[in-house]
Amino acid sequence: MVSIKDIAKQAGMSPSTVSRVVNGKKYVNPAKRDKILKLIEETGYVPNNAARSMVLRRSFTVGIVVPDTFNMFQRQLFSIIERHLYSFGYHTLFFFVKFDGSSEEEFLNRVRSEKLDGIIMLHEIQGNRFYDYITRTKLPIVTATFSRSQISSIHVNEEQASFDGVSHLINLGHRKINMITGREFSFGRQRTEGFFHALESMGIDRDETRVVFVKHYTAEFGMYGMRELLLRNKDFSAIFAATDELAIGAIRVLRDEGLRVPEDVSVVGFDDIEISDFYLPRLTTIRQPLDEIGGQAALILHRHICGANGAIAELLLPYKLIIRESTAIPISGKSWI
Amino acid sequence: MVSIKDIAKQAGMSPSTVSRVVNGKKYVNPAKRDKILKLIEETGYVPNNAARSMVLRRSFTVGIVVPDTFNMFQRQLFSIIERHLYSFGYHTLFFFVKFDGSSEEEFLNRVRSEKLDGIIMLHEIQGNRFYDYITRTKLPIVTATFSRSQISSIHVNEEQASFDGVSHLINLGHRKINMITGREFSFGRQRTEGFFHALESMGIDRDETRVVFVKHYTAEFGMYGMRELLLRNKDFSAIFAATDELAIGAIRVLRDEGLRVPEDVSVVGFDDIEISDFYLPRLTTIRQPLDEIGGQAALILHRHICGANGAIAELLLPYKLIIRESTAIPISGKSWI
DNA sequence: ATGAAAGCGCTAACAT
DNA sequence: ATGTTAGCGCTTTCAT
Repeated sequence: MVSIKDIAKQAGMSPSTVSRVVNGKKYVNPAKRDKILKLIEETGYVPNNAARSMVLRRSFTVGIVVPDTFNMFQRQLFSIIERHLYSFGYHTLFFFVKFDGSSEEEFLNRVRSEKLDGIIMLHEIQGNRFYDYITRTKLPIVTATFSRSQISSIHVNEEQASFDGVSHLINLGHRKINMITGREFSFGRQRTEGFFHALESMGIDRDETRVVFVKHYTAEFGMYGMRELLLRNKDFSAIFAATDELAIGAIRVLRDEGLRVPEDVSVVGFDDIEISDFYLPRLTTIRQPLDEIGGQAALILHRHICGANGAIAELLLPYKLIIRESTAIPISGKSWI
Repeated sequence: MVSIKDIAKQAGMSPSTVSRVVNGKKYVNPAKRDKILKLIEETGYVPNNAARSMVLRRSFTVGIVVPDTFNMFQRQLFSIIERHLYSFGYHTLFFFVKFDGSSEEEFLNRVRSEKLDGIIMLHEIQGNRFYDYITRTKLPIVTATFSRSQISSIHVNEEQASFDGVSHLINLGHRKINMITGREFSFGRQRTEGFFHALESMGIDRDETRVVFVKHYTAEFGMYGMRELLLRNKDFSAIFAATDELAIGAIRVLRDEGLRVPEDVSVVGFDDIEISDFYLPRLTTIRQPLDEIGGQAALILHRHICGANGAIAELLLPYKLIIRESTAIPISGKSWI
């Protein structure tokens, strides 16, 4: 393995000079610079990151914390973040965590041993130990898709977005709307609130029996949720799902029961994951600005790491209601139940 | 940041002893060991990875090479591999690469500067420079979902699997079968061959006009492929798609054209990605053993890294035809064209 | 069983 | 503008 000393020796100069060239520092004689550059080219010299990390006391690595049950939206998001981070010169270490308490400790240890430059959280964690650690060490951090006080965050107004999604159903003429959602993350709770508020704005009382809470935001659990809703035997003409995956599972069950979407039941999802535009029917949903979220998360974290503009930022990004095929005017008079 | 010296000082011992304890080496007085362990616990000491990497000349990091256009199957796969690698004590660095030549150089540089312990390839790369480098440095490597001589690999028999998928259609009574596939990776070419062979085994001549090649294996390109097939104006009763995503895009177009699946056209996919069981109709497909592939890739790489059982292995894993709703007996006499 | 000492590859302060 | 030097935190001979 060729090291900086080898280059220095071959060039007849000191390692410092080579270091300066490698790091693009000033104060280097152009002729010498060229010679060194040529040597680097020839030998295929690449600086050893571990050594740099040690002396610089930073790792050029950012951790991304993802729930180990990540859904498709998160999966798309973290790939995007990875790329943006890379464009800023960072490596990305993924922390797939489940927070059943015991793994929090393990997670903390991993974070500490890595000497991370910063962290992007896509996953809300419960305990305070982690956040205490962050505060104590002043480790740069940003949260994406949710917010937390004292920490920079990038997200959409979940409740408002949800409100708009439900309003779309209401404007179509739907009044009996059920929801499939979850309690686990704050986005789930916020989307649920938006749902109720939209209904309330139409003078429709809050009816908890129209909402089913499931454990995960996946298609599988969307099926469970839909079955439960069907079991409750309440008349309804529309479903609002807290995520597209939930919506897909719900539609799956609806179809299995012989109900057509949107003819018999309208369905609105949330996130606008890749598949939503290809599903049958194409899913009406609320789009989160994926690229923007990823790009801003990386950018803001980078700023924090550089110390420039270190102010805590809360970035509220615009969402967009995407109307496709899964919603329609309810067939009045038709009661399928 | 508490270092090994701090622990040593507080314990009244030398760093060497602490190091021995941390690394579980023998020849340490149990009493001293306990004392050190307690101190580590109290101070929250965690070894600095960069320092270890430097002296050990390894990084405890494995690179996973993924095409930057990764599809859902690959996305599922690399998450799984990440977890398995972690269970062996490795970090994972993702290399999202596109191989338009120039990025090969950059990729190589990244690999070199990382001092990776090993590499798992989910992406076939063309040039030889990379493989030359691997051979020269004896960097442990395994490929997953494809094979290459002189390198351990884990994959299924793509051609045979494809043969079975098409045979399923043939057994149902289909004779006019079109295919949507791609040329970019060998799995695409192998699946195409399996398609032709199944047909040939029934005495059906190889008809290239029944096959459309698209650029990427995504739903979007499945739509393009299907439209092209429709344009060719050939009678057909079934579609074999080289990936589930392609199949989903194809079904999307079929439905948009008023064709029902499976009543008018049967469709078979490949991979069995998450969504396939929730699609409308549920997709008949060939399942790749995702967990097994991921687990074995990590395990075999780990063995190579440890130097134990360093023999090159080619692991052929079983696939499984999953018959769901997208395939049916063709409606004889009915010609929709 | 334990400690002293050297050194991994690099950067930065300091000296020139 | 360039070289010398110290040191980042750790592991590992080599002594004892």
